[in-house]
Amino acid sequence: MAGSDRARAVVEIAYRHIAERGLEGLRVRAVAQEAGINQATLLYHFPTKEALIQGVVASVGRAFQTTRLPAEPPSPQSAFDELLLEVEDARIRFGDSPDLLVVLTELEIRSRRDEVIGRILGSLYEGWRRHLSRILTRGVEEGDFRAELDVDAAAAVIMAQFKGIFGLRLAGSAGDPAVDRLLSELRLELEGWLLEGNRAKGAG
Amino acid sequence: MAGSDRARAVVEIAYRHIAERGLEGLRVRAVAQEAGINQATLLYHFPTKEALIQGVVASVGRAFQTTRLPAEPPSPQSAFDELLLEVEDARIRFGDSPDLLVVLTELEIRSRRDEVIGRILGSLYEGWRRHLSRILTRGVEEGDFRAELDVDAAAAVIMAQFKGIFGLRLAGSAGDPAVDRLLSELRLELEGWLLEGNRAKGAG
Amino acid sequence: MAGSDRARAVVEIAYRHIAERGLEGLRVRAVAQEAGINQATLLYHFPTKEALIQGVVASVGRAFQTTRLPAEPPSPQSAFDELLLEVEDARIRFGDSPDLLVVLTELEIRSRRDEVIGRILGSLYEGWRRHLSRILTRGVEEGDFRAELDVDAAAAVIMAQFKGIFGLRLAGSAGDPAVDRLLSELRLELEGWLLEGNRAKGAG
Amino acid sequence: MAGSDRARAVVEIAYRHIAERGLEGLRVRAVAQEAGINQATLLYHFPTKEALIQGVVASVGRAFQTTRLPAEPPSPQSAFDELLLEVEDARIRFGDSPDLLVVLTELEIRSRRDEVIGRILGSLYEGWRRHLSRILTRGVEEGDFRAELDVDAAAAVIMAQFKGIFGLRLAGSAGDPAVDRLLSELRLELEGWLLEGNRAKGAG
DNA sequence: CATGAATGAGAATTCATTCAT
DNA sequence: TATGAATGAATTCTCATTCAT
Repeated sequence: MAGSDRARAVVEIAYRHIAERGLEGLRVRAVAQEAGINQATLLYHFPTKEALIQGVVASVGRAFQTTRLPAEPPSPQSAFDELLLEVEDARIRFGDSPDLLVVLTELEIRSRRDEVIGRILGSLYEGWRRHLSRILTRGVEEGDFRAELDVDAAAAVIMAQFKGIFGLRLAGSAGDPAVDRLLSELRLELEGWLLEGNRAKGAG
Repeated sequence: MAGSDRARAVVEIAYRHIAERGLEGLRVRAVAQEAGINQATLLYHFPTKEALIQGVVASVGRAFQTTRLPAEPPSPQSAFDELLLEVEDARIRFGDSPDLLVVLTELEIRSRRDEVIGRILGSLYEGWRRHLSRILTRGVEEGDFRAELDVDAAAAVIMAQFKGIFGLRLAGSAGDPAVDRLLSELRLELEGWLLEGNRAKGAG
Repeated sequence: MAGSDRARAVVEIAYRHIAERGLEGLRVRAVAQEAGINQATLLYHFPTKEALIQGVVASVGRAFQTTRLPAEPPSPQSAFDELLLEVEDARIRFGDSPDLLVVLTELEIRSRRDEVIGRILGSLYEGWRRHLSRILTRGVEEGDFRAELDVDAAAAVIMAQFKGIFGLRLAGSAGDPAVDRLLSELRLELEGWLLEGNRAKGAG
Repeated sequence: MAGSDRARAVVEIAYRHIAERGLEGLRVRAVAQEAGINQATLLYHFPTKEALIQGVVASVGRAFQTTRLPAEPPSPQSAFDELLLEVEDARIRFGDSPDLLVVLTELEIRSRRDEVIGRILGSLYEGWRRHLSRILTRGVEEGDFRAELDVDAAAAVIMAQFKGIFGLRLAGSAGDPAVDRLLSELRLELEGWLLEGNRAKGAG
């Protein structure tokens, strides 16, 4: 089997193991076994467990950028519409299963102790935030969005909302509202917050 | 030393270890050593590592409920003002250090495989959500908030926003906006979304 | 079993293993097995293999100092006689089996890469050389030995002779003369070299 | 590259690795890497690690015989002068770096368990001892050396002295006398011991 | 309550060797 | 000749847990 095929397969399995058992439960031996190869063979491709994890990080970075709606038609309508497409992208990324979010979260926590992972994840999120910032900037420039919007902060807040909403289910209880209801509210929230003319009166 | 003092000290150390190294890096021996006791002595107080973790969970539950502003004066003004106090509470809980959030997140991830933890965290968050729901319900009843508000969903979204915003820093890069700017935007967002009269026009 | 007993037994076994199989062939598991304990138990007493080796080094240091003739009667006759007693000591140390010399040699070679071992062995040999220097100095002062003797160099040479002679057997072939014949020659050599009145005429 | 060139280069690298890290630290992979070839390629030339080691042994044997002064002029003066040339040869062999001695010693220790190596080293040293014996015999026959000399034993002692003296530095401490001072003393020792007329009086 | 000692079950990693190409 | 890929068998070390005292 070509080396990169094998490596890719191994990373996919490791990814799933992290999603299911946490980094805490990641075992080189278990991954190798599921890949149908000898443990030593796995360590031939990824010389340490750490290297394997970094392989997962890289793969997650790629997955993050590919799991979105297919490139929209040339004219993406208004900035707000484009933003709503981002909601859909988030649903595609995080909605089907909590796997990606779990893995990302595990890696974030580990990134506190691991510079390499930190750098990769940092640039991942930075890319996302810039993308959102561009949409928001366009909305402001075209007069759709409030002129005083703190674009960078707003972009970060939107990211945080996505991650927060899709992360809620991790410790959810039976009575929790479904994600769809949350996303509906989120849409209303974005309208009230961003759209020009929805000026807040301030709290009384 | 009274048994419960010792146990409390041990739990505090374990909590810190989880915050710093993840559940992945929690070691009974390391906790015992830092507590100045024998490994076997620790396991006398908490018969298994699992029990120690559950001790941390319980302690986190307590911490979660005590880390808030001192009980407000009898009349907490409007529902929106009360909600803004929640923002302050969140800042108190999560703002100083990412520790509580990291530990919570670690435990959430583990709760997928560990029913006991799942139940405790579930009721923790359920309590929080109910608390927010009550505030929102009051706002709707008093006519401050939009009548059509999906109160339960909104409460969950607000929780998600808090967790998301304070969690951002975990994988942040240098250029990220400070939490304070995010919270400012969040306040504007809540106004535009919740307050009656800030009707969204819908997206065009 | 008292901890130090066990540790001592383990070190003795490790010593023998090094003697028989070289450092190259030292296996923690094999030592533990021969000591009748679990491998983990061995590593409880010596937290790393390195620590075990250092235990052996320390033990060798002790063995080196105890394997000698019982303390001589108060007046040890002439310096030359005392030196001949050193020959006997060397025979006691190295003569019965090549074990001590093999282990020492292995450790010397390793000491090139291991400072800790280097320091211990260094002081071991320094002690021996000083002891020999004292004997030689007395011989010179009492007029038995040649006045121009380079005492420190001579002490080192004598050490080297002992180690060299007892080490020869390691790669010996069938026709080699027995150690006793070598020691006889060595005694003659020491006489001709050290004793006053045996002035060398120089080479023609 | 011609096969034997490659093999020779590999052996040289292996030799150096043994000198620097001991047999204990000899790694097929490391040697291959330093030789710029694949691990499997190395094992094509030397089918086992054992074979590689034997290659080193053979190479050491050659090195041992070539590292000496260029062939002396036809008439090498007295036997004692010839012996002093041996001192120079030893300095050439062992003096510059401890490498040869370290490798020899490692191999000697291993020869206890490895007959093949034992035989090669045995004949190596036997050749050396015979060479010294011839010189000593000539000295006795020509009347320069003491008639009662036990020639074979003396030859072995001389070898032992060389190996011992050059080996001292392996575990030396800072205050040790330099090798040159030791060799000076050795020369005096040889004179007093071997030369006719330097009769020892015996110890009192 | 507390501990030193012990341990079984794994953990990652190493390493000489094999083999198809 | 040469190599990338693969591997079995070990190897050191870790860790939660047990137990006699």
